[in-house]
Amino acid sequence: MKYNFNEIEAKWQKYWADNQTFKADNHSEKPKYYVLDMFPYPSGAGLHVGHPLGYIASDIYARYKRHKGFNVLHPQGYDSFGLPAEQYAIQTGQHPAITTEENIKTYRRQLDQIGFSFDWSREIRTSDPSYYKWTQWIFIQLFNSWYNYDSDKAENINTLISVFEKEGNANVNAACDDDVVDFTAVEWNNFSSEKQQEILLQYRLTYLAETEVNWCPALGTVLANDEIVNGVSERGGHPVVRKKMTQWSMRISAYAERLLQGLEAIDWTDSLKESQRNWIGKSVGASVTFNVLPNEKCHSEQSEESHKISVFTTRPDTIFGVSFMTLAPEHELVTQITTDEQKAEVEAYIEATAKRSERDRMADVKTISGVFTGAYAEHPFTKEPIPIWIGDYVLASYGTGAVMAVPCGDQRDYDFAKHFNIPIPNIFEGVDISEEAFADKENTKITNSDFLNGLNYKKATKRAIYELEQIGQGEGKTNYRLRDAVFSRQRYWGEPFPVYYVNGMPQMIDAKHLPITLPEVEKYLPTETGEPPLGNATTWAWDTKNNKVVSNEMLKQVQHDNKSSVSSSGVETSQHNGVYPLELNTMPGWAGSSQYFNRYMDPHNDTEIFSQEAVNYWQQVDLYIGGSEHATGHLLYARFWQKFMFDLGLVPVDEFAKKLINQGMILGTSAFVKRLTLMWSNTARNIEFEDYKISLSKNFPTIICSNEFYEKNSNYLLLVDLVEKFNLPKLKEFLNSIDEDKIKINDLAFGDDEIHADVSFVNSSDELDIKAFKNWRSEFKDAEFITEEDGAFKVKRDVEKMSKSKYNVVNPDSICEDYGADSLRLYEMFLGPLEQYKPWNTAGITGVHGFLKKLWKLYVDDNGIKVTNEEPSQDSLKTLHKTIKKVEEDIENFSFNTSVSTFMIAVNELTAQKCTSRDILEPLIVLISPYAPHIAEELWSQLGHGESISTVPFPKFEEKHLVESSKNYPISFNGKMRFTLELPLDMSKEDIEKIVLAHDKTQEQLQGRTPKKVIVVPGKIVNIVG
RNA sequence: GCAGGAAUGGCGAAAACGGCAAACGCACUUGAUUUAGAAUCAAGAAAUUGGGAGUUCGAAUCUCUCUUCCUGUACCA
Repeated sequence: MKYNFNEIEAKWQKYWADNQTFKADNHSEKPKYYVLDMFPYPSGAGLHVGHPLGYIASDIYARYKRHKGFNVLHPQGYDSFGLPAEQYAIQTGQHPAITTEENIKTYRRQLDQIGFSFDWSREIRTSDPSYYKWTQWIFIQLFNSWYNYDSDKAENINTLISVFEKEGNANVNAACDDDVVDFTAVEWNNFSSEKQQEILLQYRLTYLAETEVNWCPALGTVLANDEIVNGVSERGGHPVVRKKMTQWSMRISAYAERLLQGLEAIDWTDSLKESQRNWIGKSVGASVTFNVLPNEKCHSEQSEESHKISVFTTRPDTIFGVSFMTLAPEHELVTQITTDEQKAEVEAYIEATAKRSERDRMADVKTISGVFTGAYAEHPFTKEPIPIWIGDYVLASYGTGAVMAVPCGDQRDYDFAKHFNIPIPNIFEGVDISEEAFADKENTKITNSDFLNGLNYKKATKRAIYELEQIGQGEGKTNYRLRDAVFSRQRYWGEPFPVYYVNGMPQMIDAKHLPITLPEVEKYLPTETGEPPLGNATTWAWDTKNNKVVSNEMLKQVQHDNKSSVSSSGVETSQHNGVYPLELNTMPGWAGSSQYFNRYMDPHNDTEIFSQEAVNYWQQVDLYIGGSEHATGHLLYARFWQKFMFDLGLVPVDEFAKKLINQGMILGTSAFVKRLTLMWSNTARNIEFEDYKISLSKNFPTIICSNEFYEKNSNYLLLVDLVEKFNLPKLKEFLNSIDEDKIKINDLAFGDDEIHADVSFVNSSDELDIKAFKNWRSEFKDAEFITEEDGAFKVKRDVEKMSKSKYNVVNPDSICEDYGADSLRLYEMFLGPLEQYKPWNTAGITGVHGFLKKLWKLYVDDNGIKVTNEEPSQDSLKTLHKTIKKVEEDIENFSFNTSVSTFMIAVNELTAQKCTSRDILEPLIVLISPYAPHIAEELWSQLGHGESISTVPFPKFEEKHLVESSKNYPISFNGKMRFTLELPLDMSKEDIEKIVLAHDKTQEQLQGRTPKKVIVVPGKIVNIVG
């Protein structure tokens, strides 16, 4: 019987589906284990071999845990909202729901053929209304919440309202906007409803705010930072402008400290935690207020108070080293304090800065620029005047957009001071600052600083803050870089907000009317007036009387009747029939992915997001596998939502994933061919015939050159030589057509263009299938080829990211067809460590495929199963048990590549031992089954078992089979191994030394010398020195 | 710039604790089988762990230093 993998795999995939083998139950006596993959976006291109890497690893772990007696939850679904489907819809008019559905079908087929043990009964799709109903629901909860720093958690907005009603907002310690105004209880109670709503928006965990976006008028859309290259759009190269837009934001900054602290408790990779720490960007220091000295622009009489500049510093201990201040050019005070004399210069500088993109400003660290405003601030302690400058090294978006510059202690301040000849007072004892700033906190001793003299960094910081507080010009402060997250997208294919507007104020639709489903539109582009695509919808208004989405006609009717109008922002001024406009933005990609892991626990619940019973049983994800590119996006936002839901008492733990592993990327091995280009070896002589040269270049035939030949000969050969060596009629014709009066044929050389060839045309020896290449594209149809001496055509190979545009994509479908899913699974694991980046090379799969055939032959011969009830040999037992030990350790350490090697060794050994014993071969196939489940099921059933192998207990390791009585000692001389010697393990150190020294080979090595020292490590090694 | 990670044969890699470097596989060579190829079987060759120093009886592994590469990023006060 042959190993017919196609038949076997189809059979067992059907069996698993028919029997719902991997359906997880929410009730079980077994301990639970939750293994999750980051769910895929179903793209039109389908899966390539890089995609399933993490899924295979998690599947092995899930299957292993089932063998270990766990009730395993291993679900899968689709992050099915997203841009590519929308882009496709814009181009073709095809509804994104339709293309998404098609793509999901392809994904499902591809995933099924790899044999994953997913519980498909729990599948979720973020674009499914029954799912995004709950995304909308969470949004409403966020809207109805505020963050109380006193209790350090989110609370219902009603608790805030009752505080306002009783005592105003003076004592409220909340996460809120920077510009909240103080009010008393009386004032609050007298505010209009609109005013109250406006104030509450400043406290809610999701709120409307004016946000600057990159607006591309030509594309009619907002672009992400990385979609902009050199100030123009990546697609099409259209200009991009900064534009303010009212958008929903998430007050994630309220959770900054908890997100930071929470990292301590979770088992995620260090690099990932580090990224999140940097992203949160906590810095501890002080805020210091500087008073601006009056000048002709800002007289003290003009306003009661002089202008104040607030700065944040991590080094309040260096306050006596301040010799100037720098404001960001965008800082609001700049225009108010600049003197008339400096006005022109300052304005020119601001204008120049505005033209530079944030990217430009960041990339260009070398150039120092800035302008003096003419104004001075007063040092809080010395009362000395401090010049105020503006400079683009200060960013408006961080801290207060202003810094107190301490050139002796900060390199950027130092460079700035040097450049503009500003004094650099030294406040560090015994430190030379003539060359560079001194930023070392550890060895600081402050001097020239009044009350700080002689103190170290820690003490001086404390004292400085204390003194600042005494004079009311500062306090200790912690700053976070983490900014609130914009939650609106001007897109069609995303979750609609459950929001309508009354008099410009957002209102939540009652949760019982959810989901608010995405309306149909004619066109997926923004409207002509620049509104998001939902502005094209004709049925997109909320009827508050009937609680349903109704036609926009209902809005117009009222307008007409009441002669009211819709402002450009879609805000009604007057309503009588209770119909209001709905929000036109949709939610971003991370909305749906921030709660899906919990929804899997109870995916079909229609009355609540998940039952408490389900979430208390499954708790949290035990193992999460996915790409590291989500470090500061999905993985941070999801932690934020989890903490929020924890505050609401919805989930029992405030971190959603206990352990997280990043799988590395599988890279493609691209193939390149050289296309020859026409070149002149002697340009000077031909300069007058430039036009002729250009026309010649146009007629140059397509010639494709083999890589090795090119590398060896391109420096020596001329074009004419090629014609002599190879049969190249088109080139010959071309050379014959040249007017030798204008161009000397002997001046013609060749260069090259490297072009990608599709990897499917290339065999494992890097030889190109010329015929297939010619048929590939019309431009190569008549190409001529220069081969190696032996007639073969060799391509150049290079490792790059696997991508369609590089023609290096390998499809798992063909691999499964040619070698089977078990081979694919084993090979993906065999390539190398899970977290590492590694190139794919299909040729190597024959190794693991050969292993599976060998494994098969261990159980089956021409007459069927050949396993016997024979007593196993000691050797076979030893092989089995060392395999059990190693494989178990490997799986626990996620070292899947080494366990594949271990299986190979085991099968090689058992084959050599001619082992047919059931006592060996049954446990062996259980060991292999998480990796190669199809062949394992088949052999298991052929061994006579009626049930699936999937929950058969994992074999137990028994030490006794590995106990050895002797050890083959390596005998080394000065650390270099020279020979080995078999000695009993229980032999004493002294005896070993005696026997080794007496040995012939030892004497041979020593050649009469007496060893200085003999190191004997029992059970390990003998080392003779001398 | 900063942070995190990496560097071992022609290629992917292996080597908890410092103790036989290169297991396992690809590719390669030779032979057997075969009409040929594929497949299979048997045999075989190669390479000193990025460079330099140190600790040690002994270093891929620990320390210092330099180089190169990858990933992330924020001129973050």
